Amino acid sequence: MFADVIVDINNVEVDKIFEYSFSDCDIKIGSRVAVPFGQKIIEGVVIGVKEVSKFDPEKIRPIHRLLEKTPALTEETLSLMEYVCKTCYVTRAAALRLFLPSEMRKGKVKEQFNRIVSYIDGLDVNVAVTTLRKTAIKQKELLYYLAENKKCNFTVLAERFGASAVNGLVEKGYAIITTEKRIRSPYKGIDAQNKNVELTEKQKKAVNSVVNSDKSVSLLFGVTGSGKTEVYLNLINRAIEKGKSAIMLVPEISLTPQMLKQLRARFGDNAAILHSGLSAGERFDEWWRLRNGEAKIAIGARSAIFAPLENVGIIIIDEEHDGSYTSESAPRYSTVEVAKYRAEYCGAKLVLGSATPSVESYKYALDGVYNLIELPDRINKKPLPEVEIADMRKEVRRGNNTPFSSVLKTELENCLSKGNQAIIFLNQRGYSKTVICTECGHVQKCDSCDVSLTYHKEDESLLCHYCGAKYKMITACTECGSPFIRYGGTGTERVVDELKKLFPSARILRMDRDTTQSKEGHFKILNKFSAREADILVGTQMIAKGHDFPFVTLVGILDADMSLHFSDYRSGERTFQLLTQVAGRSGRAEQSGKVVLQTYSPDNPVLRYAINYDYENFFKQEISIRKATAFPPFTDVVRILISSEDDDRALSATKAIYEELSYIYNEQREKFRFFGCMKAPLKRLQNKFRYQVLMRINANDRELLDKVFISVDKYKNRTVLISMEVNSNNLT
DNA sequence: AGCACGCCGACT
DNA sequence: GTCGGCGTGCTC
Repeated sequence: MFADVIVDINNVEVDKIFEYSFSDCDIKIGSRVAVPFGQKIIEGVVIGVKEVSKFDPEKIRPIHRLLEKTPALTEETLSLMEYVCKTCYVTRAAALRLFLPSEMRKGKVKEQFNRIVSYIDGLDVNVAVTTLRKTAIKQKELLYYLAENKKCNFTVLAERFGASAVNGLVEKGYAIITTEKRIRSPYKGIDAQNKNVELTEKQKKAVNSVVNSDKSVSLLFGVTGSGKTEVYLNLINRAIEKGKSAIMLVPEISLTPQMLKQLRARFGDNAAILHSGLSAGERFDEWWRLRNGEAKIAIGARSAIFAPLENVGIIIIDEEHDGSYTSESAPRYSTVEVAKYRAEYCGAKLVLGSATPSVESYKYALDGVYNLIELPDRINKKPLPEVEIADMRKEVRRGNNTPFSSVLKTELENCLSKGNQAIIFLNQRGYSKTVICTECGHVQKCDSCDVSLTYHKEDESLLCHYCGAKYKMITACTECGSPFIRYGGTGTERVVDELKKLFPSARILRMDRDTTQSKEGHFKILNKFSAREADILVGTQMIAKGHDFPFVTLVGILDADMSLHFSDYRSGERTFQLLTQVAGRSGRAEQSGKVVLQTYSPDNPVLRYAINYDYENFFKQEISIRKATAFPPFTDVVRILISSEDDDRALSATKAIYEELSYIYNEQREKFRFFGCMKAPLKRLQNKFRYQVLMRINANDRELLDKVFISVDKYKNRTVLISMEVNSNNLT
């Protein structure tokens, strides 16, 4: 028999099918195998099995061995893999990695076993003891203990009596060690309790609408607190009762223990949780529980869309618009698009939930492609907090050069004096965004990127936020030697410093990537804040989602327009979503909340819609702009990125690609709305020079996209990297 | 990706 | 005359 194998090497030059021979009847489609490849043995996945080979029989080598008896991939996941390859323009190996827990590759984590020490049946303790040396007190104690308890975990005994005592008894044959499989189940302490909450009329209608709709995708458009979660849980329940499985996706940060608790409470061991907060072993075991059918519900962040489930009945994507659903590195798949494909493949329903749907999704819903369900009311009928705009231009004119407007200062005083809590949001970590010499104006830059370095006061370092490089903070300008240095742009660390000056007695917590590095760092900070161990929480994006803080009555948004001025067609949309979400943190319980939004462009329409929570009118404006300027969803933005450590090579490859694509452009000009070639916005990143060819073409023209990809693909080589992305979220 | 093979400049 | 750089081809 012969197998078609994809080898686990992420390189275009080996992105093809290799044939191997085998006789082991356990090797099936989807099996992971080790195969000889060149001089090495590497891992691969069987994607096809056949009787006759197409390849030169002289050269075919046998499969080295089968890695697991149960095929890791299924027909369904293999089909999904092909879909990801075709739509993201990545190698099969890169796509395959999405489907396997990373600890499974190169056998990092195996099933774990507990060592159990058991007493020998029928052994007479009193006789056995006499054969021990008088000094072996520990062994004696252990023997009596074992005689009574019969068996016990090795590590427990080793802790109590010492490992040498245990080993000593085993050597003498008075105890034996056996192994049994251990399941590392996270959140063990949480018990399942079947609390079936009675749904409101509106929630019931929403559930029925999803189930009975002739459309496979439903958009559940409901404000925060409108009870979307109950709808999700009910839908999952229905799928399970029908013997189907379910996938529930939540944004990265929303995987709080509270959320997990709720799901565990409802579904118990039937739910498996896949997320980065688990240990490698836990994740591995949770994955296998899904693969073996022991758990039928997969819960996790974006990658859980690739869960090894069969017969999926429902897929739910909560906070559908959230940025964490697109990955920062290749393959930059769109979670919603993959979910659509998967739902179609197995005839499942897909539910997208959001209070601020993405422009694309809402358009599809209005056009009737998606089934639109609205949940307009908050369950507790609380009004959304009032938003006040602070015009920072006026503040600067008045000579206020602190990060806080006078309104925000007053509101903060007010809030703190009443014993309430406040949240300050700003999307810049570190102390200052740039470090500038006051003498010569030199700005400190990263050695391997065209990026200014951010000063981090906490460890007196300069960090490149793009490549992660870390430098020591300078004491004098590296160009002219002047010791006079100015800090440009405010980050979270600096905001904390300024707050301490203004409110010396206030307890302040900071939450950003730097303070959440440690395991469960998010939860520690959020728990501390909700336990009222701090008065002010200063943070980046990540404070926008997740928790409800009943005692927060004030939210300050320091740089509301920062994200507006990115030259990106999605910046308006992202700003609207972010502001709505941050503002929603205020006034969630008894007391009504307030939001102060600081901006240099107070008349910006996006901000105006955001402060009134007016999604519909924001959408109307945004969609007409997209239409007029020919941006998605009316077109597809195609970006070909050419990068190389050698600037000349990158440039000549760019020219060649541009020329080749020009033929396509000239032939089918009616399909193009834009065609151009330029330096990438970040000319140099991680020591690579970067150029791009940008196109905007009619939406959903897969044929043209593939044609472009094929013409570009042949310019790839060892020194020049080329990637192609459609509607990427990140155009740096 | 990782390795072998082969061609050309630089140097003991 | 040899050492070693890198461009090229190949892996079932």
